[in-house]
Amino acid sequence: MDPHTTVDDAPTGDDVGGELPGRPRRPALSTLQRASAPGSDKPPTIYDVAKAAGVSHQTVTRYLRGYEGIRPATRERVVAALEELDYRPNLTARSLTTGRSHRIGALTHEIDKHGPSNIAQGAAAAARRAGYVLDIFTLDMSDPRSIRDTLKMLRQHDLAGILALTSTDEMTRAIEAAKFTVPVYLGGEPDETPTEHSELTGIGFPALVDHLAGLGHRSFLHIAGPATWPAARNRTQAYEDAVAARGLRSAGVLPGDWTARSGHDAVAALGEDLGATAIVAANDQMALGAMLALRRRGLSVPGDVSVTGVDDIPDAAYFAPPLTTLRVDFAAQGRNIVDGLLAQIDGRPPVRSITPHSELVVRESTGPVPAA
Amino acid sequence: MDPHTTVDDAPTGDDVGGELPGRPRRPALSTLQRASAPGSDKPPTIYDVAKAAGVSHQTVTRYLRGYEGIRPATRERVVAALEELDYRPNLTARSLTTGRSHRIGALTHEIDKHGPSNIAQGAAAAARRAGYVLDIFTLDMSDPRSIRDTLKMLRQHDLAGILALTSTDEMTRAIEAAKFTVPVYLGGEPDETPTEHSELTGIGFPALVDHLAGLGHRSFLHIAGPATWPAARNRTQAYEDAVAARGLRSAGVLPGDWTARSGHDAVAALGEDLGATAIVAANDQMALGAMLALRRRGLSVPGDVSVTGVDDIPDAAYFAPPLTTLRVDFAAQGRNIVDGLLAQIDGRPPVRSITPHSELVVRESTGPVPAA
DNA sequence: TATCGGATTGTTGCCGGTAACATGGCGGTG
DNA sequence: CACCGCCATGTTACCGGCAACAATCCGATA
Repeated sequence: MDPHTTVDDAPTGDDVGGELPGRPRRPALSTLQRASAPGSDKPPTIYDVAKAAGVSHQTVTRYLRGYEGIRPATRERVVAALEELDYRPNLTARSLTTGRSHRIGALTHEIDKHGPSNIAQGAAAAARRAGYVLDIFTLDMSDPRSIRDTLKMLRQHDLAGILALTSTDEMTRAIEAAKFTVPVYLGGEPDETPTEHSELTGIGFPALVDHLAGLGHRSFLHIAGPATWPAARNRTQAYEDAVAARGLRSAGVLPGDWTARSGHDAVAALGEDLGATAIVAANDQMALGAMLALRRRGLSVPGDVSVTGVDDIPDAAYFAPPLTTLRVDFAAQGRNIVDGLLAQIDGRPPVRSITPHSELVVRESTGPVPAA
Repeated sequence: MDPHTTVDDAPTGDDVGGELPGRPRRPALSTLQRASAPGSDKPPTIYDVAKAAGVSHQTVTRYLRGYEGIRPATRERVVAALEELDYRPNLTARSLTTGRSHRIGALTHEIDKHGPSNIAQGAAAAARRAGYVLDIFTLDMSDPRSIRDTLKMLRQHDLAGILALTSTDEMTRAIEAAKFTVPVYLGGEPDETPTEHSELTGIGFPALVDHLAGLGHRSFLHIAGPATWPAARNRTQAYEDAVAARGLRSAGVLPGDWTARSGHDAVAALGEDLGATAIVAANDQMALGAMLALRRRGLSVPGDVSVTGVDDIPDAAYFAPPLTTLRVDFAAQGRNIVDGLLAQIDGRPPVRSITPHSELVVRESTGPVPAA
């Protein structure tokens, strides 16, 4: 917002007025008297609990931290006081003093899309189970300055770690440039080396191509996702590997951007002869668009051309025709990302057990190759 | 997790081991010497900045808070020091002392659905613009205990406010029961009184019904969303009002749950005679399912039956046939929710300017009533 | 029964920032 | 030229929790 200084939080900040308002300080009381009046709206602190229990605040802390060496009688009084006051630790204060936080910054863009939002869902659930909270930061990938600003802002939020729910090359670069001091974990699908393909995202493509080959298809078209997404590259690579490994023919890779529109336009732009009897789209939306484009060309699915997707979004089973696709468990991916980050935070060995169950779901959009 | 005590953070907590690890304390130095060594990995504090500028830390704070009465020469030194050290305020410490935080707790469930995730997207963007961060808390609506636990947990996170991205009756009840001390804002679509319909979600239904009536349709079926969602009730109500106001006939309201499956099953379960020539679904997914069910009955869309949705999800333009629907701007809804909450936080008058541009988008799923 | 040592518990100080209060310096006035 | 008052800045205290260190307490041993 303020191009000529890096300290953009200064006088241009949100809470900066001439008035320096602030909340009224609580009247100065000695530490001993300041216990909350019962009806006080302020949540109780360990000092309140300590006073109620007739012990020192440190004893309360010890109990809370799980320290064993507390005499049963004392412990009981503490427990009773905690319960009576319904004490909940103030995590802000705790973070300040321990230097550890329980927040994970989740970078995302296009969270409105099926994959990212389900990854977020899974990640949020996994984080919560581990006692963490996900702070969502949406990046505007179209504006490099805004990305830098957002990433800079992350630094003041004392996060336990940062993860990218979905990674694109731009995001990867921006994150590397930001040089975070906390652990960073790049999620989504990482780039894979060829040998790993068969175990990872590629797991489904062999099955998918086998399915099509079993129906007599010999020549295929692929509609790819945007090349800046590792996930898209992986899928394209897996497609090409699977086709080549079976001695079949790929008639081409059409560029797409995950949207139904791009799938439609890619097919609409093809010449008279498709050169293939089956279209393997890198996600369900593009498959949907492709099917519409085929129909508009007067071709029937699967009568003339078979079409497949990837993801198995809930709607895919109700497309016209219902879509044959590879089911991807995004929630599991989200969990995996969080697990990976937490391992890094705790200094445990990286888990890296990403096995996105990519399962073939056969529906009506694939059928026998036409008699020609 | 621990049913017999409300203080479930105690010895069962995540970071509680016998060891009481904690990070190593920084060696005890006097306040004056503890300035960060240049290569220190700890971010600079106002004390570091103050030392670098040769002023007291309070002067630095004053500058940061926008205080005017600083002599230009002093101010310059502070600015220079801030820039040199690339200082960023520690928001945790700031929150602790001010008692104000800049985090908003966003409650959600089913964030994987189009509406909720786009609302989240808009809300996150709006929050960030206002200097806030969205903490996402996903509720497992199927487990009342887990809901209570989650809501309790919110209390220790010192949030500036809490908002429900989408509201269902269960969520509303749970939130009311939690008795938060911070502002709470229920988003999604609130229940509306009949008079407001025409200005709110209802805005599109008159246009939609006009469109269908103009094509000759006189009798309609509605596929509703789950009755526990205010948004679903609003849409059903708006549908019924619009139909009744035109002297047309509603042949029935079928229950759905937002999914394509429910739309499909609702139509599949109908008797031989639909009793209507147009189906108005409460969202696009259910419309999609309905279209498939119609086709399986041997009915063509729009030849025999016209179908409409609500939302205009990106895929809707590529359904077979492309869907006539009401476009809803969920991102704007998200922004509105955040604005409403921020107004409440700041004690400003409630804005309540929810005008979800619900715009009719005519595509190919609606057509003239069949000649009979 | 006095002493010793580990087990318990209390006291003090710090995290990084902000607010209240205190102080030094300057100019203006009588 | 002394005094007053305001301006600019410094000093101290505190938010709520945690940890180092200090001070008790208790039982067991000599």
